[in-house]
Amino acid sequence: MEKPALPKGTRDFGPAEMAKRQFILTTIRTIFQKYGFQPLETPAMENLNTLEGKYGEEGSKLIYKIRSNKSLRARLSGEKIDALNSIYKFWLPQKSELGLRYDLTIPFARYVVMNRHEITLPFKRYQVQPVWRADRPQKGRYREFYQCDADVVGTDSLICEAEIILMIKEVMHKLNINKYSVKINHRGILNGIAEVIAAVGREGELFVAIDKLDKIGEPGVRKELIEKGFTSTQLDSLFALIGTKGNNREKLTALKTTFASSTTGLKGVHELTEVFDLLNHYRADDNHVEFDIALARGLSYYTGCIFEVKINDVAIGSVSGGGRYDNLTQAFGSKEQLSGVGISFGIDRLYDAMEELKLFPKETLSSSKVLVCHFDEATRAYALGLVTQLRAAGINSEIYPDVSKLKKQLDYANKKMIAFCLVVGEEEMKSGELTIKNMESGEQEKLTITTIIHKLTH
RNA sequence: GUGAAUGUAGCUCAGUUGGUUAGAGCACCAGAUUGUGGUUCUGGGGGUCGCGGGUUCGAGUCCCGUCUUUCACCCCA
Repeated sequence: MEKPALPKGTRDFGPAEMAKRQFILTTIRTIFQKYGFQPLETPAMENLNTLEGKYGEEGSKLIYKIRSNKSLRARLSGEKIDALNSIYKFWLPQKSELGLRYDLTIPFARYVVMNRHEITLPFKRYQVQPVWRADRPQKGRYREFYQCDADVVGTDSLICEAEIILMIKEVMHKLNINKYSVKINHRGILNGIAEVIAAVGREGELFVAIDKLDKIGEPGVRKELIEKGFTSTQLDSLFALIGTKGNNREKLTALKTTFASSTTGLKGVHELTEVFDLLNHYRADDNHVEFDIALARGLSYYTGCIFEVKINDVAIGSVSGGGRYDNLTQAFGSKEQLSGVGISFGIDRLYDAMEELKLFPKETLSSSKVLVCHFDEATRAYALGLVTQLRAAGINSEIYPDVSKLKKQLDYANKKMIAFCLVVGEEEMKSGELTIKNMESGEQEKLTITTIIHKLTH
């Protein structure tokens, strides 16, 4: 007998994990809906050409490809395939036509292009589904994980950016995460930097390196860029720029003069300034929001604001990221230029961080509110009617299915963190005065089912 | 994809320079208590030492391979 195992980088989620995961998911969903986003789901698999060429060179390697067995079988009999496979394993045309979803943004763009006629712009959708990456797993990095995306397409308004920040703040607040920062930057600012330090055309290398600033520090970034052939004059002006001091507003003001000759740099400054202005109009503050000149983010399709959310005191990557992309739908042949902006939460990382910081509320774990206990077949039969009444009143309840000792039933309630036990014996059955026991305090009293229901629902 | 560590009961870990029948705590099950749990006491079940090969009279311990998990790089949620 073979021992069962999970594929590398995948996990099962038992009831305890699911309770916590759903706490995160419903929190995020509720907030997305509150801001006017509507749900969308797309298939786990896409045609490979939908996925290919969208995630850069590194990303392409990480797409899970699904081999089509049909095309081979159509041509050869099973026997021949086996024979050929054993000899020419690598030569057979292993036609790969499908791939697993790598993120939720590209499938969304595909959906928008395919359904353009029935979509009213601006279109706001959210999507909560697993994605797959053929990456090597490590802490906070899995091969199958969930993303929660909210995107708006069809408007350039920076109100969207501001609302993204508001949603992030609200999600973090509802999840009891207090120590975190929403980093924000703008591709225009990054491009402006490239212009100012005379590195136009080499933005890729430059951005990848400076994105690592908080990880490897200035010396590390310098070293990497020197190796790539940047001059120390360029690097000096680069770090003078990145090292701009002050709060968000002060940094923006300082950059305005730096970018006097860079239109793209100025555009970045103006847009970020407007985002901060909008936050004020929403009567929100910019606590936790940090304009980070060195924030770059990998995905090459971003063109405007970019976001990233990090939780303090946990050694886990970012729990959320996003930004504005101006021409995503053009990759699918759309002539119309649609601008989009979105945010993605990685709930697996949120989970890991919250677990580490012990932020899950206790109630998350309990399932039923009431366990109905009994002593024999007669009381059990009578108790069934009580369960129905409890459930009809909207109280999550269950009955212990076997006739067994009360001790065992109370034990069960303890393990499932059920708050109340309704004990139904012969006496209770006759009088209709039922024993309700509070499992935390140990107190118990005798009440009728109607008063019990009243107490539990008010 | 590159480099490096790890693996002993459900969990956390002991296991002496290779030497009899591999241990502990927690968890689990049963009883003390045939209508009262989360405390206590008593007893019990559970391990092909990740898997496969090798060295040896003898391997949990040494060697090789493989898988898993983890860490760094790469990249990212």
